Amino acid sequence: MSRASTTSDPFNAIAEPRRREILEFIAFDERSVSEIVDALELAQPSVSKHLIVLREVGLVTARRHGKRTMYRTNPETLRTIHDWSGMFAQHWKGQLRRIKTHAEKTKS
Amino acid sequence: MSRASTTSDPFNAIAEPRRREILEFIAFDERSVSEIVDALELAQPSVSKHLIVLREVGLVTARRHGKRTMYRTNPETLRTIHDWSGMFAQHWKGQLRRIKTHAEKTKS
DNA sequence: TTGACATATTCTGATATGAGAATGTATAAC
DNA sequence: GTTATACATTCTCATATCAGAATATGTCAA
Repeated sequence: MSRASTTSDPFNAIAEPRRREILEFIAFDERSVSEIVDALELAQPSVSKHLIVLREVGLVTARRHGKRTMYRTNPETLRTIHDWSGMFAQHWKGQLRRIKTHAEKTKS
Repeated sequence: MSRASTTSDPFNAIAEPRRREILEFIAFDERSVSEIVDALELAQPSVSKHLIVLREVGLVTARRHGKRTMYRTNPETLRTIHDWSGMFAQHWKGQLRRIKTHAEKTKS
């Protein structure tokens, strides 16, 4: 079997650099597709496709506003990623202690 | 152009579910390849290949110990991911405030 | 209703990637 | 040295995925 499909997994969705750029660009403000196109210098169909992926995994939400579609980040799903990577935080704090413990073990 | 290569980008490396499982398994203890094979019920060559990817992007470090190679997570690179996803934290806190602001705008 | 603008969808071709099978290499034990 | 163990590497094949081009859909304005 190959990698889980991009459209079902937020971790896979953020693997694409342009999608991370999009998320960064809309992080603090709702933006339209064309604003994103201008900002990232990427073709409109590409941006649309990336946005659809991001929406399908729940990383962004969309809202129609006249002719435009406004996109914004979805905190809930982004938090999933943050929490997962935070699982290793305990490791970071324990770093010094573990090195010390190891040094003691190898001494004996 | 297609997606940035897995071996050069930690975000891409963790897109693969089995690699996340590996990271989770070795999160708190150094583990050998065969321990990982047993735990994940994945073929040894597959595990080796995933570990090499993880090592090349800096998500794990390896150490030879007799016949075995011991792997452990690398806090520094994991922190990169944690920090990036944390960029949206401000968004989370601002959530309520923004909804309120929006409500006020639409009223007028 | 016609036209212009904004966005979405579909098709294609090039590339990346994962699993599985087979094989190679290094280290320890005898 | 020979053998067994632990791990790495290479090859192949099936699939996923990206960008780009062309086209479709939807919405407002005249």
